[in-house]
This record gives sequence, structure tokens and C-alpha cells, in this order.
Amino acid sequence: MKNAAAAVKTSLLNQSDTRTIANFYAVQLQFLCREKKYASSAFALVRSIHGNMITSGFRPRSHILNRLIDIYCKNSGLVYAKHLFDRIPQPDVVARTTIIAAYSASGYPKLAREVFNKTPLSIRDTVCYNAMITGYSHNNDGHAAIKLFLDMRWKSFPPDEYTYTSVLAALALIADHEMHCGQLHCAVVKSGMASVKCVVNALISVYVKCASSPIASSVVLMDSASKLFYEMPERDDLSWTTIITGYVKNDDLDAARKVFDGMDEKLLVAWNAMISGYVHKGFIFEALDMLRKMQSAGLKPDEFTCTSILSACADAGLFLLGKQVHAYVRRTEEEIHVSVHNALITLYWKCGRVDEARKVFDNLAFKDLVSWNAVLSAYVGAGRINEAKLFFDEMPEKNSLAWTVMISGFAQNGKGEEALKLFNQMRLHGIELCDYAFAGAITSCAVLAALETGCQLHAQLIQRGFDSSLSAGNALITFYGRSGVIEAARTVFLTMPCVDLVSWNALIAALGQHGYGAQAIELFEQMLNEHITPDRISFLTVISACSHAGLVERGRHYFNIMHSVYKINPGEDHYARLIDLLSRAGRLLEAKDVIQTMPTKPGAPMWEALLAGCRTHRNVDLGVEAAEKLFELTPQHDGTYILLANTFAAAGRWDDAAKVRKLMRDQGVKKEPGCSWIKVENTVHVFLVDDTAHPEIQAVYNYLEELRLKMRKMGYVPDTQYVLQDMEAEQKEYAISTHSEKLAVVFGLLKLPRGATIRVFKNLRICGDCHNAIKFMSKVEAREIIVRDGNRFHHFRDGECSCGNYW
DNA sequence: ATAGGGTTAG
Repeated sequence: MKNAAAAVKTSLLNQSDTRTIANFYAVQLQFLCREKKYASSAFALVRSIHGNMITSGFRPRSHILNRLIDIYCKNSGLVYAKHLFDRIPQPDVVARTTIIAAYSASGYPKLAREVFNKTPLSIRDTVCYNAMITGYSHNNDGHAAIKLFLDMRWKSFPPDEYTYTSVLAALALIADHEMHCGQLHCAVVKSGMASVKCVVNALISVYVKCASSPIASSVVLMDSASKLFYEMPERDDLSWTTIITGYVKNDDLDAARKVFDGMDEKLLVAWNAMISGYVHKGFIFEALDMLRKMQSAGLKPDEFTCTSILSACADAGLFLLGKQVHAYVRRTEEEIHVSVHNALITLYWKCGRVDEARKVFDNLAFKDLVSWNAVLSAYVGAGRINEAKLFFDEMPEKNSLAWTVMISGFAQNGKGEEALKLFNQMRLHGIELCDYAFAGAITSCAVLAALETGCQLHAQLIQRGFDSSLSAGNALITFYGRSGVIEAARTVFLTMPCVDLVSWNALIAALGQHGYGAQAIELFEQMLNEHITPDRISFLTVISACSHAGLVERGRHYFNIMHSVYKINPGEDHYARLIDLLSRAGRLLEAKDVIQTMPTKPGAPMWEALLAGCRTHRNVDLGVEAAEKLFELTPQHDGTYILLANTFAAAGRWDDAAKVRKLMRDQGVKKEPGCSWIKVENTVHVFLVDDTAHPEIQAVYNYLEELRLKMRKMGYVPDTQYVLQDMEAEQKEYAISTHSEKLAVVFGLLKLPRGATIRVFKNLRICGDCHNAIKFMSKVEAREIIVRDGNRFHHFRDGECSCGNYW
């Protein structure tokens, strides 16, 4: 680029002879044409040359004009190119072809098509058809490309090797079966093009493309591809790199490496393909090793190499190495490519330096969509959701990825309603919905437990053919799990064409939340048998599953092998789950022992787990100890006061319970009011304790009274230990009879059709008496009742609960 | 003037 700039400058200075001005311009533009790289200075240069033409009154003839248009197109000056083109009274076929290619490459297939259609048949040629066929391919419209190919043959324009290459690329967009590959192969042989190198290259890349389809047999197809490759009479650079990248894309790095090692003169492109392959697989060490070898071979890392390495550093947290790459690219004479800057932004925020990432962005002379999206992800990744929204609103152009990041950002930060609102706006704006966007929206439904909305989205997903999407499938598993439909979660998992670690983790978590500990463990073991390596999330979920099901030894076992076998250091969250596991089971001293011996200072979640165990197992002394720690760590947290007061009340120490309540008042801490809700005919009905606000509350109380008589006959005894204040026995019984979860369930019994499952949600943990009462209700009414409390799911059926009275 | 390989945002 710098050479081109110098050449342009000298020729601008020397233009004294008006007769040769045209030649000067031609020379200048030729220099720019050779620069294939996308650089911000190239745009400035075209502007200055163009400006010079205008001020000097030079009227360019068509070949110079065409070249000017071409350079504008290639250097982010599409608007200027369009302006120039539109003012040509009768553009020749070269100008038309240039602008068709540019419109297609910039994602304006409609404009390209318009120019093509207005091109008279008399001036059309094969090149012009080729450009339009490629244009369709670039915009993912394989069918239109093939239709145009047929049209071209019908009108007797002779296809050339460019045509075949383009048509094969178009077919690769549509073909996803092994059958199609064979047919294409035959067609190429019949066309007599089977000996043309670039056509065979294109055919190989069709095989590669088909091999990565989830329903194809990748090994067989890659074998065919490699056979084609080895049987070629002579291979060019592209042949080598196509087969190498083919193996890389199909996750067979060993095969790729074998071909790569067989290359006499290893191209930079091939090195880059290997490096990015290793990075994607998480083999950071191998990637860095390749980088070293490449440099020993005398090749300099270019922007592709640097972006891959930077991305590896970002994922592995190798901040210092990343900084070294940054220093390296700064030392080189070349202008830093925007993609390197983008990878740097990602490096900074993934290493926890969000503000520095923003600074890199602010200092960029040239930003593209990816730069904006990288910063947006930075805010979302750091949970700075408000800043993310402000930034999102500022974005000059938003593609579907930006919308998706924002939607899932809201969802992941518990803002389900905002997320769904944004998803609807995305629809209204006519932005193409991809599977990731659906995944974000479905995650919001999981947050909101919006069963109907989520089901509708699932249906639309199938309609659009996204049902094989990994991200959407994973979101669905979590959604169905959190909405209480565990069977559907399992079905999604089983019908997904391919699953990843996230899918396994999601289903294990869902089973755990529903209390199916044995099944969760079985699934986890099955995953290990399939040689899938668990991550820290897997252990978090499987230990919780053990905790919910009371499988203490199992849980301990998993905690132990996490480090001894899988070399994962347990984090605070893992310790919290372990303590929860022990405390729930009443092994309070062991739990306390873990707290005292853990390597870091125990935080609030550990003490809270212990305190909850003390409340359940009525250990007042230890409970007080845990509560005191919590008062220091999180003095404003209401749960501590409630649990401690509960612990005293359960032991009959009403005075102490009262003291805790007073302390809570004095500290200005408010109890989060318990509320339960149920959806009936598209309306969400919310109930508070002792509710008087709901319009049909009287009917609910009446029916509850009726039920209580029946339940008593079957042996139900109200358990008044869950009342916090001391009062007369009768009052106590009344106090617990009006808990919100009971009211919501009874409302469901009254309103929902016979046989329909009742799904109630509660913000806090379900109360012990309610748990018992709902068991009786499920028997008396012969109904399946599902309650999701703040913690997990309870499936009540025929007088029993799936949690086995253990929660 | 048209095809074809390697990079970055989820």
C-alpha cells in the first residue's frame, strides 16, 4: 500500500502534459487495482485521484471510469461507485459486470439483479452471466444461480471454466446429501470439464462442503475428495489448500496435517489453515508450535495468522502473549488490518479489560460491523447490560448477529421481557432470523417460564428448518427443563442430529432440577462412556443433581474426581454445591469441616448452604454461627434473617425468633414477599400470602376449605412449625393455610380443565406444610401438579412428590 | 470485468 501511495504522489506531481493526463490516471488506478488488501488509506487515495479529475476538468473515458468504479467497489466506496455508474448514459458490459459483482459482494442482490436485467441481450456476454451467477451464490441463493445457468445455456452463451466453477459453488449451497455429490461428479465428467484444474478444485470443495453436513457421512465424502485430489494430473496451490482446509473443517486435523506435511512449498494460506484449525479445537500449544515452525521456514505472520493467534490468546487467557502479538503487528510496516483490531478488542475484554477494549475501538480509524459487535459482546460478556443497550442503540448498522447478542444478553442477565421485546422488534424490522436469534428468544422463555411462547417458537423453528441447530436445540433443552416439561427436554436432546457438551450439561441440569438424580447420574456416566470430557459446568450440574436427590456419596465422588482425574480446580461454586449436598443430608459437621479447610476464604453461598441445612435439621448452635458470618458478609440479605428465625421457631425458641425479626426490622431489611403464579387462558394470575386482591379469591378460599376437610380425612395434619411467630394453634393453622402456593394450586384446580396438569411457579422455596398439603391435593383431586420454587421442580402425583421429600 | 483457499463478533 505504501508503494502505491508513493507512486500516486509522484505521478500527481508530474502531471504537466495534458495529453498524457489520461495515462497518468490510468497508471495511478492500476497501482491501486493491484492492491487487493482492504485498507482505509486506499479509499482516501481513490477519493483524491477522483477529486483531482474533477477539479482539473478531466472527463474520463469508459475504461478509466470502469476502473474507478471497480476501485471504489473494492475499497468500501460502494456509494460513490453507484453514483458514478448511475450517471453513465449507456454503460458498457464491463461497467455493468463490475457493478453487478460489487452489489452482490456487498449484500445487495436486488440491485445487482436489476442491473443485470436491464442489460440488453445484444451486449451480454459469458463474463456478465458468470458475475451474476456468482452474485446469487454469494447471497446464498443457489437455486437462482442454477436457474440463470440454465437460462444462459438456453440463450446459447457458451459456459467457460469460470461458469462451471461458479455453478458448482452454487450447487454446494443446495446439496447436502451424498447422492448429490455423485451426480455432480458425473455431470462434470460429462461436460468434458473433468480435466480442468479449477473445475476439479470446485468439485473437491463441494465434497468438502457436503462432508460437513450433519446428516452426511463425513469420512466417506472426505475420502472421495482426497481421491479426486490425488488423481489430479497436476495440482495447483488451491487444490492443496482446499483439501487441507476440508479436513480442518471436518475436524480431522491429523489428516489435514498429513497432507500439509506432504506439501513441498508450504503456502502461507496452508499454514494459516492449520493454525486456525488448532485454535478452534483448543489446541493452543500446537497452534503456537506451528507459528514457530512457520517463522523458521522464513514466512511472516500476516493478518490471518495474527487474528487466529489473538483469538487463541483470548480464549486461553494468555494476555501477555496477546500483547506481544499486538506489539509485533505494530512493528510491521503494514497498516494493521481491521480484523486484527477486532481480534484485539476480543482479547482485551475476554481478559477482563472491557474499558481497554472500548479504548481500542474508539481509536480505530476504520471500523466494520465486526468491530461494533465485538464491543457489544464485551459489554454483554461483562454483564454490563445497560451500557450494552446504550451501545446497541448507537450502532449505525445492526446485522442479525448484533440483535442476537443483545437478545441473549438480556436473557442471560435475567431480563426475559426485554429480550422478548427486542426479538419482536427484530421481526418487525424485517431482519432475517437465524437460529441463534431463536436460541436467544427461547432462553428468555426459559427465564420467564413462558411455556406457550416457547412452544410457539419451537414450532416456528421447525417450520424454518432450524430444528437441527445446535444452539437452538440447547436452548430448547434448558427451556423445557425450566418450564417443567422434562419429557420434552429429553425428546429434544434425543432428536438433535448432533449434540455437544452444552447439550449434555443442559439435560443433566434439567434432570437434576426435577429431582431425577439417578437419571442425571446415568446420563453423566453415559457421557463419560462416550469419551466426552466434562467441563466445570458438567460437575456443577451433576453435583447439584446428587444434592437434590440426596445422593451424598456419589456427589462427593464427583467432587473428588473433578480434580484428581479431570484436572479441573474446584471453584467457589463447586464448594457451595458440595456444602449444600452435605448440609441437606444433615451431615452438618462434615459440611463445616469443608468450609474450614477449603483453599479460599468461604463466601456467602457456603454459609448460606450450611444455614439452610441447620434449619432443616434443627441445629440451632451451628445455625447461629453460620448466620453471624452471613450478617458480616451480606448484612442486607433477607434470606439469612428468615432462615435463622425459622431455625429458632422450629426449635420452639419463639423469643429468639422474635429477636431476629426485630433485628431485621432495625437493619431496614425487607423480606422479599412470597408470591406464586399460574397461567390460565393466557393470563398470569399472581397470589400473595393471605391474598385479598385477586377478584376470585373468595371462591379459592371456599374450595380450599372444602379440600381441607377431605385431606384431613386422608390423614393430612397441618405442620405449624413453619410459622415464624408464636400464636394460638388455630391461628397458626390459618396462617399457613393461606400461603400463596396453596392459593395458586387451588385456583388451578378450579379453573383448568379436568386432567390438565397444574403448573405453579413460586419465587421462594416452597414451604414444608404446603409441600405436604399439595401431595394430598394431588391424591384427592387425582391431578398432576408441578410446582417450580426458587430452587427446583416438584412433581406431585398420587400423593407423592418427585423430590422424595428432600429439597 | 467474472471463479476458487486462510481471520475477527455469538
